[in-house]
Amino acid sequence: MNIGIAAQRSGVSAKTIRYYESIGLIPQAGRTDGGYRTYSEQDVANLRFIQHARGLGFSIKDVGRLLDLWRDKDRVSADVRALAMAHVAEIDRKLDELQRMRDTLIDLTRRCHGDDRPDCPILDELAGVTVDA
Amino acid sequence: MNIGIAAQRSGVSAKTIRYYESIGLIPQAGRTDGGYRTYSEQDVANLRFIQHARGLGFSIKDVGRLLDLWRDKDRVSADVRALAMAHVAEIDRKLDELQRMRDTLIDLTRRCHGDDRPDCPILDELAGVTVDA
DNA sequence: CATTGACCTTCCAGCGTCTGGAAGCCTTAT
DNA sequence: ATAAGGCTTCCAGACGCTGGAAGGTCAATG
Repeated sequence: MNIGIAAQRSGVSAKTIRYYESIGLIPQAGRTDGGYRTYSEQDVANLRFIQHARGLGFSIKDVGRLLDLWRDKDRVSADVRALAMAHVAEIDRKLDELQRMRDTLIDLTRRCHGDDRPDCPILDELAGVTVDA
Repeated sequence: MNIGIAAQRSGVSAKTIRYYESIGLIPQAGRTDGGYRTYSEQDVANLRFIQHARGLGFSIKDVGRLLDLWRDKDRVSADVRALAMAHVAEIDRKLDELQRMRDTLIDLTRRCHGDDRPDCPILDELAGVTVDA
C-alpha cells in the first residue's frame, strides 16, 4: 500500500512517516517502479506501535528502544518495565515543575485586582519586588 | 559592565543574553570601543524580570508582552492578569496530558512482571493487543 | 491518446529556546 | 612580549515534526 493509506491506517501522517524513515526509526520502505514507497500490514502495525508510544510521551530514542524490545523475542520484561518507570520519573519531574508554576501563578492572579489600575503583584513579583502583606 | 558580569548578576547566561538580543527581546546593548557589549543596572533588572517570567513558564513572546506592560505605566492590571490566566490554562492542559500519560504508565508497569520473562503488558498495549483480565 | 486531479517524490526552511564550539579580537597583568 | 581570560561572530545541533515549492506518477475520464 502507498504511504497515504499507511498514514490513514496508522494515524501517523505521511510527512511524519517519511521523517521517521529519514532518522532511521523505521527501515527504508520498499519502492514501486515509479518510486512510491510501499507498506505492509506489519509496517502499519509498527507505525501504530510508534504512535501509541509517542502518545505516552516516550521520546523518539525510547520508542526505538521499545521497538527493539518488541521485536526481540528473547527480551526480558524487566528491561521494558525499567524504561517505562524511568519515563514515569521524568513525567513526575515535569508535573512537579508545572505544578509549582501553577501554584505561583494562581497565587499571583488571586492577588492581582485585574481592573483598570496599573499596579499588579504579578509584575512586581517578576521584577523581584518584595511586597509584604 | 560587561556581558559576563550582567550574566552572573541576572542569572541569564551570556550566550542567552546575546540570543535575546538577536531575537529582539531586549534592545541592542551599547558597545565599548573594543566592541564589547555594555550593560546597566536597569538592563540587569530587565534580564532578571525575563528570567523570572521564563521560570514561570511564559513563552518568549509572552515575556515580551509582559516586559511591555511592565514598562507601560498606563497599563491596566487586567491585561497582565489575563495573560497570566491564559498561561495557567495552558499549564492545566499540559498537566492533564502528563497526568493521563502517567496514569496509563503506572497501570501498565504495575501489570508488568518486570522479571526475566519476555511477556509484557506494556509492549502489548503499545502494539494494540487487547488483553482481557 | 491526452488531460485532469489526486497522490507521490525530494529538498529546504522554520517552529521554540537555547547551547556548544570554532576562530579570532580585546584587555589586563606579569 | 606574552599569556590568560573574557569577549566577538557565525555555524550547527538539539527535539519532533510541519509547511511549502517544484516536479514525477498513476488512475480515471473525455
